[in-house]
Amino acid sequence: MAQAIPIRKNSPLKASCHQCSLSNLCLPLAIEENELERLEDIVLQGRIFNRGEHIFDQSTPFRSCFAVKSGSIKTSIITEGGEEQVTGFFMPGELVGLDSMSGETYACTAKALERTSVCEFPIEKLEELTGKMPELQHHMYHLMSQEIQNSHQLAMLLSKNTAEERIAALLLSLSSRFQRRRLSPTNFSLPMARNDIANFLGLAVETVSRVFTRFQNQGLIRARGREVELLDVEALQTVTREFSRQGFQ
Amino acid sequence: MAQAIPIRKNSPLKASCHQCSLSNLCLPLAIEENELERLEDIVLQGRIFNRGEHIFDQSTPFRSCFAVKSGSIKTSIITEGGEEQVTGFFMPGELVGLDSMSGETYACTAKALERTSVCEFPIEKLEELTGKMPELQHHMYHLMSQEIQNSHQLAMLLSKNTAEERIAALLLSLSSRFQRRRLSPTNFSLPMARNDIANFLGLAVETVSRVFTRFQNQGLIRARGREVELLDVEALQTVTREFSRQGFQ
DNA sequence: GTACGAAGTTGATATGGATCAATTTGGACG
DNA sequence: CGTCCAAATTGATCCATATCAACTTCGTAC
Repeated sequence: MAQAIPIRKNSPLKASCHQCSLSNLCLPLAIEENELERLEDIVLQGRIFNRGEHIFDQSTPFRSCFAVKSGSIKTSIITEGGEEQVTGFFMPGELVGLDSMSGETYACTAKALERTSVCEFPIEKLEELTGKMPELQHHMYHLMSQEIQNSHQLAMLLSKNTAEERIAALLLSLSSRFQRRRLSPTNFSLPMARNDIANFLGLAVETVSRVFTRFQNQGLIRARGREVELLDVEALQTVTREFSRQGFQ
Repeated sequence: MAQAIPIRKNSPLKASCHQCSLSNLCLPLAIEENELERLEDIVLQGRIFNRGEHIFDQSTPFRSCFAVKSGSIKTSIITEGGEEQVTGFFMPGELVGLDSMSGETYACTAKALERTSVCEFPIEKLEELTGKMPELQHHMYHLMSQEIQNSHQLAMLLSKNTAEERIAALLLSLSSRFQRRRLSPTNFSLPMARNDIANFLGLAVETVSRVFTRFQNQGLIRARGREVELLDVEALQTVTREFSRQGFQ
């Protein structure tokens, strides 16, 4: 079966960050063009995960950080009681696993929300490389610090804001992240289920659903299933008024 | 006035991490004895802040991270609306400012909760040093990663746990941090006001107050003002049952 | 010691969102 | 193309905690 699909036989497995469209978002961002190959030397590029597959599992040995190349990832912690807490959503260009660099094992589980391609950075090699490349080290600090801030913003959202404010903030966060990738900031498809949104934002699914319809009735958004259109970004920003305007990721 | 207090005139201002009792908690933890002086070369030791004084202010130029030597620090974010969100409490041996390494300015304000002494690590020198010392770099990654995890734990606490569970978790967190310093884990003085606890945990002050008295009536703690005695640690741990047992900091 | 403002406690009431329950929609698969 | 199960929506009720209000305690200054 199958017509002959051109397979790049003997194609070098060596990564090509040079050609990656995300090089201005990902780790290469910090590196001079001529040093890029040092990063390419350590990265394992292009592993594919289908929807629902785990990139790594909480409590298994920590080996690598992963950059999302395409698709999207959800990270979550499972408590002893078996409860899940979604800790983040990761889009192309973003680095997953930074919260695991303090132990021998992964601190959370990372799951592909759709068919997802990732680049793997073995942590030992990455650390070795950042030791030699001050800019790359600086960028790692930057990313980790950013993640701390994001998490603080989330904590703030959870402790001080209403359901509407939380959801508006999430929509705006996604919007700006799509925009960074030069995709439409007002017309996109949510990679995650309502359930994940609810869990992430500390709400019940029913509440998320109700807020979506309320926003829709107010003409702020148009939503059918996972397809979302932001009709009034200004108004959404106003909803988050009491809250730090810049969103949380 | 004053009998002659022996002042170490001409005492070198150079720090002595060697002699610091916190060297097993602080950055020196990662370093071989014989390399310690490289850290001592860059640290500015022993700056004192009185209760209420700011170690640094949100939005001012980011220059340094600070290790708490004695006393304690509260970090908080001020939103545009002027609302405060407490993002953390820092005790001796802990490093403040890691959330600011992604920008030109401090991401939060750090305030001394009591008379507090800190060691200052100018960020440029620190980055330069971690570039040369793999163990120190690894330790920085470790600390930052830890802070991400802490923040995730806090987010979880805020989104999934009751007032009682949150407060029990905070008390146990403080307890274990006192224990690390070889102080009593059951008998200590809270460095922060009820207000700060409430803000940090996303509760109203009144709720914090009520839970304290409830815990007291149940014989779990004895509290008078800021003096706290944990009478039944087991029971407190049970209160946090549904929640990650290890606390959040 | 006394005065005064800040911090903490206690009580009464209101409410946003959880929970429970029922229904509808949607997507995967035979 | 219908079947089946998961996801999403909608409605009704309940509850933990916020809010409002009054009072007490504490710490500091005079």
